[in-house]
Parts: sequence; C-alpha cells; structure tokens
Amino acid sequence: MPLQLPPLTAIRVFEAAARQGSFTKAAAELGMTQAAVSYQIKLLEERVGAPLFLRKPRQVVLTEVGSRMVPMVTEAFGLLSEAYQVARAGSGGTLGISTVHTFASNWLAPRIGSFQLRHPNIAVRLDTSSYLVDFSREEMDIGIRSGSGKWPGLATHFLLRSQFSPMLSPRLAESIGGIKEPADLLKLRILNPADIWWKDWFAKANVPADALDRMPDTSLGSQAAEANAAIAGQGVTVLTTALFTAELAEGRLIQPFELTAHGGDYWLVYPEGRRNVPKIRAFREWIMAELNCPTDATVD
Amino acid sequence: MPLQLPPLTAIRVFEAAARQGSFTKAAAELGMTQAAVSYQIKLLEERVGAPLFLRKPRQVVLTEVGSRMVPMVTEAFGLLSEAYQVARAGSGGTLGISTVHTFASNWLAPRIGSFQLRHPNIAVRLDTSSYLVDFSREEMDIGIRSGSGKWPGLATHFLLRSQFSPMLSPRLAESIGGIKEPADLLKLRILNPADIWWKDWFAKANVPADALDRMPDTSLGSQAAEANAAIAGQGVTVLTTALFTAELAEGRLIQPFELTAHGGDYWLVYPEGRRNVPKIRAFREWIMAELNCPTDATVD
DNA sequence: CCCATACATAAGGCCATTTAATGGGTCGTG
DNA sequence: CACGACCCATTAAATGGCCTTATGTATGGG
Repeated sequence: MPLQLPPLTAIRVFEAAARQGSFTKAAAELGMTQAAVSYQIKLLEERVGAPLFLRKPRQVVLTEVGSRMVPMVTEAFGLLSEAYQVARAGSGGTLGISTVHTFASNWLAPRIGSFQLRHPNIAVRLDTSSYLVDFSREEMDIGIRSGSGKWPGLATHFLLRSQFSPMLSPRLAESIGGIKEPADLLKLRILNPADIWWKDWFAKANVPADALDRMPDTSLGSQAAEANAAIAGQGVTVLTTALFTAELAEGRLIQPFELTAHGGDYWLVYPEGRRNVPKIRAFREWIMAELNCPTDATVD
Repeated sequence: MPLQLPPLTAIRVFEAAARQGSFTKAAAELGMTQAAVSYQIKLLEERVGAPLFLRKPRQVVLTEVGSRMVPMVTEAFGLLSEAYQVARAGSGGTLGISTVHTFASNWLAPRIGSFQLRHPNIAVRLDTSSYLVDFSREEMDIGIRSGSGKWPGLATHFLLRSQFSPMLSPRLAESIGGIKEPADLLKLRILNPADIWWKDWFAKANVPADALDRMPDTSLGSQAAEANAAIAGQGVTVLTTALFTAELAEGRLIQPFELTAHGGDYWLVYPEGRRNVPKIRAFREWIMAELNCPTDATVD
C-alpha cells in the first residue's frame, strides 16, 4: 500500500502560510495570489478533516492540529530541497567520457590532466569503447567519436579532421634504403592492408594498390595498437596524423609523405538537452580551446 | 529566499518509480498511465540536469545521481505522510465542546464521563460561553446552543425541547404553607422577574403578572446560578425542567405545577462539512443515544 | 465614520498533466 | 528466425486542477 500522501501543492502552500502567519505574505513568497493560497489551505483542511488555521482579525494562527503538522512538513521539505540541490550539484561530480581508444591514448590522456587542474571538483571517468555510446543506457556524459557528425538527438562539435597518412619506424624505412616514393611502401609489410584508408591514400597518390588485397590481414583493431607495432618496426600502417604528433616529433615514427587522405572526422557529442550542464560546458570549453576551435562550431 | 524545491508531482512519481524499478509498475501504483510516468521523470531529469534512470532493456535502473536522491526523498515523503496521518487522526485527539453554562453543568457534566469511557482516545475540552461560538475563530469542534435551530453553514441536530416551569426549594414552599395555585408564587421573591419566561409561563397559567415588572431584578446570568440560589431558598425561578431532573428527584427543588412553557430548544451544531469527522460523529451518536433521539434528526 | 488591511468566495481561463495511440527495442519461445 | 510479450518514448488531444481577476465581508486604526 503506497503510503498515503496529502495533496502536495496544498501542503507546500500550507508550509509557507504557517511560516509567514499570513496568507497574503505566503502568496507573495510563492509568487501567487492571496486567493490561491486561501483555496489551497481550504483544500488541505478539507482533506485533513480539521481546520489548520484560526482566522483571527488581522492574521491567521495555527490550530493545534496545524501546529502539530508544521515541524514535520518543514523537515520534509528541507529534505526534498536538499536532495534536489545535491542532485543538481552532484551531477557536476563525475564526468563520464566515452571515447575511442585511439583518441583517448594519443590525444586525450596526455592532455586531460590540464582539464582536471582547471576543474579540480570534477572527477573524470574515461571509458574507451569502439561503439558509439548510448547515453540513455550508460552512465556517460559525453562521447568522442569519429564519423559523419550527424547523430539524431545529439549535439555535436567538430574536433579535428582525421587526416591519415602512412607511418613507420625510421629504422624500418632505412632497412630498405629509405622511402622514396609511395610504391616503396608496398615492399614492406602492411600491418592493416584491408583498411580502407590504405586504398584511399594510394588512390590519392596515384599508385595502383591491387597488391593490398593479397596481403594477409594482421590488423590489431585500433590505431594505437598498430602504431605500437609500427614503432616496433613490424611494418607500416596508416594513422591519423593529428593523434601521433608526439611520436613523429620524437622520431619514433616517420611520415614519409606529406600527402594525407581524409577519413571520418572526430566529434564531441552529448545529449542535446544537456548543453548547459556545468561539467559538460566546462569540458566542451576546455577541449575546444585546447584544439583552437571556435567555440561556436556547433552542428545540429 | 524560500528554499528551492523540485517539482513535487514529478518527484513523487520518481520515488515510486525508483522503488518499483519500473515505470509501468509505478504508473499502476499511482493510478496513472505509463506515459505520464515517463513524462514526469523526463521533466525531473531536465530540472535536475542529469539522467536519473538508465533505460536498460527490460527495466530501468537508477543512475548514481538518482540513487543519491532516493533515500532523502523517501524519508521526506515518509515525514509528509506521517504528518498527514497524524493530523487526520490527531483531529480525533481533542474534542472541543462549546456550550452554554446551564447545559454544561446540569446535563452534560454528569454524563460526559460515559462518553469518555466509551472513547478513551478522545480528550474532551469543555468551554462554556454565552455566545454562539464562531468555529472559524475558535478552536472548537461542536457547540450546544439554544435557539431556533437555524444557523447558516452549520449542521444542527435537535437535542431537547426547552420546557420551563417555576421551581423553588421545598422549604421555601412550606414557609408559606405550600404552593396551591400559580398566583401563590408572586408572594415569594422572584429571582429573575425580568426573564421573559416568567411572562410566558404566567400567561399560559392565565395569571396576570404585572407585579413582575415592579420587582427588583436579581438575575444571576445563568440557570445554574439561579438554581443554586433557589435551592438555597432565596426565591423562586423558572428553569428548564429537563436540566434539573436530578435536583427534582432528590427533592432539592420542587416543581409545583405540571404546567410548562416553551422556550428555545437546545441544538447540537457543528460546521457543515465536518459531519463525518470521527470524533464529531462519535459525539453526535453518543449524545443522540443518550437523549433517545433518532439519530437521523438532522436539520439543515 | 471611513479607510486600509486581510481573508473568503465566485467565475473564468490557461496550462500542466494525463490519456490514448503508436513506435521502437529487447527478450523469450516455438 | 519469426512472433508475441513486455517495457519505455513520443505524439497529439482532452481534461481538470490551479491560478487570476473581481468582488464581498469583517476588523481595526485614525
């Protein structure tokens, strides 16, 4: 039996009226008319079965029944209010980020520290998965995904263009006397020959790449893993240039050609209606600044 | 600042949904449609700024934010419910009876004990005053008054017919050799010669009573006070017969003539809308039985 | 005695809430 | 694998609770 409750609007009004000792003042406090207060009190009195106020000349005073109700009602509303506030603030407690592995390890992880420094009260939970998170089923706040930038119900912000280009370790390049022209790459082991990006890139380089089809597929499932294999000199792979600036700068990988092809872009996404939730706004503004994006680059 | 509260209907629905772990079940519990529950939850989630439930295949489960809210919300509703119940029952706590002095001391007081025995959980507060209580200004539940039986906004029940007749102490009657005929009364001191009842009674007895006008008024303001004076042998007065059955039976007063005249009747009154408040019903049923009145003798 | 104040009441309208209907998704089952 | 059961979301339309405006009543102060 579901716990019998008084009419909530009425009792809310009652609480204010009891505190103020006046219907008129209560009405002012609640932003409604005195008539509405009178109506609600009367309603509650009928439900309770007893008068809650005595109507004295210039004021109303609580009856015994009324005054017995007040403390509990006040406390109850205090609790509700607190629960509400806590929930609203609490939503700023933890920021759940769902992102693809590559982006997490090659771009986000090295930089997320600066976000945490700026927002010490927001805890970050990083979750990497290969599928686009469903915000209604998983407790995530934002996602970073590559794709077309069109997802229904989600707000999207363009992060960076996924330019990719073949990369390999300098030692492997040396082992065949350096990479002079695109076709040289085919002399090496291609880590992920089935990857469509290879076809795109060779096409752009005007190099027939039928050979790719005959190579064994040894792809590892993520750019990060393949990058590691490449760094270890196991072969050559195509990688998103923006995500491996560190490896390129340190010489662990080289990008033999300026030529890049274009894949799906990276996007920041979150549920439409949550644009102004503080922690989401904070992250959005941070990442946009970090990437030098105009902050208004929103796509619907 | 008046303490920010969440939408109350929404949070009520939330509590049920959280407890049931299902929108459909919550809807059933609250007696509304599943769609309404969905709507309210969505509303609350927007206000809070964070999802409260994760929509899993066959059920909904609380998010972290949601589960933090539940305990406080549950407790708050518990308090509200308790306050409500207490108030409803608490209205059974004390029965405020406003009655005229005579009726209180001569009829009610000797009998009220039997009411209290039958309803040990109802405390009785007896207030005697000469005016008709205004239920909206004084914390009274029922009134007993004599009059026409017509009061706007009040439910009324006929209690007893106010038959009155001269009464005096047996010793006083003896002192003039007994009361043989109505005119004999005029030989004695009349305690309340200005009382209209004397005129009525003498008129009905076909005795000219001009002499009354020339007597000094020594009325004491209530039948009970005058009855005491009469018992003390200080004079003769008119009294409501039904209220002095004990004095008559014990011989402390005598009623020399069967002849009675009729004054305003006694009525039980209370605010229209409170007919079925337990304590009021209890008192009504008790007093009607005590007076052998048919319980349906209601007059509007 | 009149004005100011405070609550009660009546009539009417609006919007929040609800319902009904529909769709999408998952699970269990034959 | 198709089908039905179950559950939640969404849409549009209907309802009625709640509020406002307007007016009445009572009290107390000047």
